[in-house]
Amino acid sequence: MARAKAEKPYHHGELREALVAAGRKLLEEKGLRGFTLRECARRAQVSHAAPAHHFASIDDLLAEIATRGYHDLTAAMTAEARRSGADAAARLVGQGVGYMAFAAANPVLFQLMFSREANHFETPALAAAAKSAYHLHREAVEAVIPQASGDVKERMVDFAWAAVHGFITLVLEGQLGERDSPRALKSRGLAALSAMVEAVVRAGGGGR
Amino acid sequence: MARAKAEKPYHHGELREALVAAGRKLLEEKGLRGFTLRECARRAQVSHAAPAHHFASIDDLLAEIATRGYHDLTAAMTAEARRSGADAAARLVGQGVGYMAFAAANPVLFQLMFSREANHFETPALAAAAKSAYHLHREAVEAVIPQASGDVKERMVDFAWAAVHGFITLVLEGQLGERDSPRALKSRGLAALSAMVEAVVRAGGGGR
DNA sequence: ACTCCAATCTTGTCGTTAGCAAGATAAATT
DNA sequence: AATTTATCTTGCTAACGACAAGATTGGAGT
Repeated sequence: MARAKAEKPYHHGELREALVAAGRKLLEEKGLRGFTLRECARRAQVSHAAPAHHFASIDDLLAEIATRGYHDLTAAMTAEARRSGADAAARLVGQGVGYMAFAAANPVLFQLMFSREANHFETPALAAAAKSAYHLHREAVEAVIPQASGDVKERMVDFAWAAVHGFITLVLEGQLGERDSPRALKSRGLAALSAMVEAVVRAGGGGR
Repeated sequence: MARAKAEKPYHHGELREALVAAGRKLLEEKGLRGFTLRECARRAQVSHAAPAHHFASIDDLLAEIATRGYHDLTAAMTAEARRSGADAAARLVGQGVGYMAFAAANPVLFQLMFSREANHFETPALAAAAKSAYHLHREAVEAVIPQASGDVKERMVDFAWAAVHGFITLVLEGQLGERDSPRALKSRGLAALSAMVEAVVRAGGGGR
């Protein structure tokens, strides 16, 4: 489809980007166990050893893909929160929707991002990207309960994240609502989000 | 250590069991990506092709290991719930503790059990074992809110599971409380459990 | 403009893996 | 006791990740 170069020159020119793009697609197609460096190279139209000049190992490529995944996740959360207006609780729900939507759209990537095995290599860039998403979440929770103590805030950040992450994880792994329609599943997800926000508000002393 | 046979006879005798045991150990040592059928065979003191007579493929062995994992998980949840007395809410917390403790003690196995990729083979035995653990959880939640509508019950089963599963998953993947002491981490986990139970009680109409 | 260097990509190799085939051994059944 | 059957072996193929050594090309410095 996208044939940028006419003849396929000796130097690819943007191999690093091409490998990341091919790798991300391959990841979703074949899963983490089916992911191979050589297949990425084939899809980028280069020899099997070419990737070595851009990624030290297969884990290195996976780390890069995961890092970009965190950037996209942060963007998805931000965008959805923005659409949710000014109310802190509504924004927290929105961010959760963005989180779940990203996971649903990129299930294997999401699995990779949150798999210690796949990202134990601990690239600084990866850690920074993950931290960025975490802070986004943290601030959204704290905005809902600004008057709560630091301790309560911390526990509610944990709790809110756990509820959102746990729900979408269980869905993606086929443990929850596998026979539901997408519509019904979304409804279940929103219910979980609502219960989460309500619990946060209550614990934060925001009961009416 | 455990040298049952003196001479290593041609026929192992209990190779299937030995492979499962070796595989489970290997899994925790090397992770899902480092898991190989041949290493299992080596540890069981047999040739690389011997496992084929007991497991059709590497996925087949993983499925068996995962199935047993679900049995152990169910046992851990049951045992902890039993220790928690008769109160439904306390039992739900206890079951959650059992769930988290099992996951913490068998992190890679837990990851395998809840990884679609690793268990998409859908063995009937695997599905049954997973369903059994699910029902245990479902009943514990419903016992806390016996007077709630079916719809609310369903949503709270989702929510409670998501909160527990999400919390321990994030911890195991190094996303949450990585620099905490085990003691502090356990405290955070208990706080999440408490918040979860309280939310369930409230949603179920059990507010005072 | 020319040269040289460094980056990029190639082919070729090694050790390892999963899965299959064909043969060896021992246990179970008849 | 003989035969069948299950179990385990060695030996292969295709594919993988990683490494080495050589080919090609873009760019920096003169």
